[in-house]
Amino acid sequence: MESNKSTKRKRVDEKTPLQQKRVKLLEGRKRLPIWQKQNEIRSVLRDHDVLVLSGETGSGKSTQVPQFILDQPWCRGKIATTQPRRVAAISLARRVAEEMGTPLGSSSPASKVGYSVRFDENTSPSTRIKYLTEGMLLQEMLRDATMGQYSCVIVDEVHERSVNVDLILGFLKLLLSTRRDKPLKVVVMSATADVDSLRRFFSERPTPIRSAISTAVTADTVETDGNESGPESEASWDGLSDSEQHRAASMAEDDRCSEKSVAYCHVEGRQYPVLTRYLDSHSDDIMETTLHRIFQIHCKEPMPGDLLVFMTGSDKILDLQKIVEEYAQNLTSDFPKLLVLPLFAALSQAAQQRPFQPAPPNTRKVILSTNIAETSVTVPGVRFVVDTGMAKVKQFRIRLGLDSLLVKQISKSSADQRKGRAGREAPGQCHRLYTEAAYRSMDEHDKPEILRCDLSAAVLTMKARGADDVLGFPFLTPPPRDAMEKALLNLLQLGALQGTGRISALGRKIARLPLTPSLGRVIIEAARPEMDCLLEVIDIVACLSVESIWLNVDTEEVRERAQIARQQLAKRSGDHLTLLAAVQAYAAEQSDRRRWADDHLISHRAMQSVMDVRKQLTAQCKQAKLLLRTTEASSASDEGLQERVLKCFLRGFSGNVARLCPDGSYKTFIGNQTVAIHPSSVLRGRKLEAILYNEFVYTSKAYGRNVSAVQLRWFEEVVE
DNA sequence: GAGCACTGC
Repeated sequence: MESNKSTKRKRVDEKTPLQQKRVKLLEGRKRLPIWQKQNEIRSVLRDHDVLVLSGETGSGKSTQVPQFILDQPWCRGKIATTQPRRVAAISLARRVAEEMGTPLGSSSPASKVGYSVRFDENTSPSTRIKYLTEGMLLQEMLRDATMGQYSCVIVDEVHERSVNVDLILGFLKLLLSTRRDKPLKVVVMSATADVDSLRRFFSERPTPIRSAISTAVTADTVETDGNESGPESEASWDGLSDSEQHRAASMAEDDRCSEKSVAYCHVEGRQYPVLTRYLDSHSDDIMETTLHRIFQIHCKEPMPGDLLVFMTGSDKILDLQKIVEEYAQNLTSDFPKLLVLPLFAALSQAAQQRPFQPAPPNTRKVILSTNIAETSVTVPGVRFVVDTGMAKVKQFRIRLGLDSLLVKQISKSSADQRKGRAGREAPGQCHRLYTEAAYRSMDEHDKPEILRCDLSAAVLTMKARGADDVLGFPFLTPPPRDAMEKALLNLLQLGALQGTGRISALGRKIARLPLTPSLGRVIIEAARPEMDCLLEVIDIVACLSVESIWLNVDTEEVRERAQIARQQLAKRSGDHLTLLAAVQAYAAEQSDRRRWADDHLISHRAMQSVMDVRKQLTAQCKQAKLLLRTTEASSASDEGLQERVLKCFLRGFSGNVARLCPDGSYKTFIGNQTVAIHPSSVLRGRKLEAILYNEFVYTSKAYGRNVSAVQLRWFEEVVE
């Protein structure tokens, strides 16, 4: 009692716990490297429109820069800070709210700090600082392409170069010269020193775009609805040259725009020194070398200090885990124990948490990880990094129209990022399992995603936000012209563009949906009265837009169980209707959905995201007045329904149809390429008149994934 | 009879 009273008195004399906490937080902020730069940042932004700010991790730029500029006279509106990942947006907002002593998001109408990510909008009417994912900012631009509510847009982690960040940078560049009523300031933050291209990008005068962004928000009603589809030939069409003529014509007007002033500032990171080791000569057996190095470090280096090993994929990780564990059993008892922990995105949530838990006494953790540990998560306790120098990279091949996942050498900046993971808490070591010459020969940076992917979605994103002349869009790295033309033709074929190249009313509807243009087109098709299968198609599309719902099965015994469980759900027509059956059964399960998922060897996590997407799509379709029925048809085995559902998919994926040839192989209608049914399909090994597939992937050979049987006459009906 | 690096609306 007595001691309680005395502490109470003490607190009254000094500060309340809340105030004490804020003082402590402020002390922490003052120790951040960026704190010293706050006056410079404020003054530079008074005089310039754009600030390029480079700084390594730990400089505090993501949390402090918005706070530094919040009370500036030019900053009357909101400040947006974009992040590539949802977790980062949420945790940064939480941190900044704490530092400012304001409640977070919608918890109070007075809250000044909030965040916005998919499925979770947490803001208040008083929100001034908003952290949001790049995708969310682009989504907001559908309502207001001028970003009118913001005085400042901070684009963080630009060095990661997602397609979305490239689009945002392009839009911001255009807005800097077109938004005159409410001035806009832009802060571009990047970890790497490759800031020259960013500075040049914002300094150069933009090539004017046909329809200015500020007048972009055209009403959907202006255009006629329907399936306007332009010429289907491969030849060039009017839209392109038209836009280019216009571009030339509006050059003169743009001469009046002043060039934008761009400032640059660098802030040091907080990083301990990391000793780098290379191989003397190239290793032919990287698994062997990795294994050897792990034990070398473990036996020579003192505790504590965990090991983080960067590898290419889950297969190699699980292989190496087995071998390391076998060898570790032979260690004599005078060495610490080894705990091997795999880390990759496909692991269950629980398994992904294990590297974050402290190791038992006298035990060293060895985390075998994919690129997930390079940017997405930070594993504590790591002092040794082993870098194999390789990663799996997705590459879209324009000519073939397919994705391939290839093991490739990483870039210098990726290697440096991996190295940095050893010096977060103490001095560390980075063991590069390649030669120093190999390091020097690496590309400086990874190829930006916009050079590696199908551009259909990006092109539709631009057009739906008023950037009509996509070939004239200001890209930090312009994609090749043939990739752009391929995307334009694909959108034209989907009916998302008119023959002139302008976006159609249908295209605007597709652009609002959080889906690829093809999947969006399927949704629109399903809402047509004669199709009448929107709810069913939403279920299937939701599955196709998330990670696979089928769990990986690695042992023989589990594989048999999985086959029996999946046979119960399997539909003869193929994977699309099988997915529908799975979602309907999961949704009907009232008592224990997790157990149902486990019993059917279906990923519960994936099913939860399916349900989230399903809810979001249903709500959006209602809003767009697309929904026709409120209850699903009774059964997925209704043949008329099956036919209608598959016809909808044909409309969105008409390029992904192959027919059976006399030699037993399948050949695509367009391009006459051989495609095999993916072994994960319920149709594997079957011979059918024709197949439709959602994804064309190249691994050991060309596979179609998510396959259904279709009839040739349907194809003719749908594609005309 | 094969595989799925990682994000995001």
